[in-house]
Amino acid sequence: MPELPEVETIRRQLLKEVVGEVIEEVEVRDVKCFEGKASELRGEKIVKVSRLGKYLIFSFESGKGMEVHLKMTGRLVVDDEYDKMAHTRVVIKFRSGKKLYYWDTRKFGYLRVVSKVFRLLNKLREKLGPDPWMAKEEYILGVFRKTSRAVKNVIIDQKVLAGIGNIYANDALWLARVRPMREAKSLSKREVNRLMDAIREVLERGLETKGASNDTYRDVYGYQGGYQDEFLVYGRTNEKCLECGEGLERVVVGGRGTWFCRKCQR
DNA sequence: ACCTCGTCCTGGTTGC
DNA sequence: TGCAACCAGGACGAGG
Repeated sequence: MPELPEVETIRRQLLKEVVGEVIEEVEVRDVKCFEGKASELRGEKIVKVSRLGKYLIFSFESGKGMEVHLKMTGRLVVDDEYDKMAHTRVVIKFRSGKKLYYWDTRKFGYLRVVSKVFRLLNKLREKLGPDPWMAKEEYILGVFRKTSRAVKNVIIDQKVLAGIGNIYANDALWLARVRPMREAKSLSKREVNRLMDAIREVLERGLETKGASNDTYRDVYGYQGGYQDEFLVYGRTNEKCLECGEGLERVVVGGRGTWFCRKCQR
């Protein structure tokens, strides 16, 4: 489940690996994972790789672009082992001989060619909220004050804040000592600020450890991240709360697994 | 406005 | 042990 730290880790590695490369050919092995005409990318030079929330955006010299969303199990990898692996869905071959592989067991993710990258960026900026570091206090307080949705559903809503998924939402709520199912409007200003600080802290920790590989996440070199070894509550049903030692509970909020400590999170 | 549920898809885990 | 049912969830759309 690549979230902000995982996608940003991939982006930073892609800057080193593919910026400046010129595409020779794109081999689409599974049409479900590729939208648009692969042949349009022939001769295109990558000049930038950016990220908005969990989306990656490749910019080409011509002004064209490519949107990538990894969804649950997508990987972008430069390791040539992936050429012969099952579930490699798209192969981007560069003139230098280097190859970038899109691998995805479940095929939820995709690559999509667009003719104008600025239009794609504008569209995404319109539908996504700010990165948690960019969000102004007044903006977040305003959102929280107005809604009775469960606080966890608010922070994973990409229109409110971009980049947070289930893992970091659970851990941030524990760090802020806020129960995931609390109505957002019931949070005090102090609690909202504590939550925002906690969100930034767990995301930064995720970046430092190059992401969470509890499931299928891998970076551009095919390596696992390290955040799964320091989950605060995510996936830790009945394990001890790191603060008080009580057993953590699992419930479902918004259709997703949700872990919390009844004693520490109020 | 917001909630739940279904959809996409596969592989690992659980349960009988 | 064998196999089927279940579960994971990002984004989106339908229906309530």
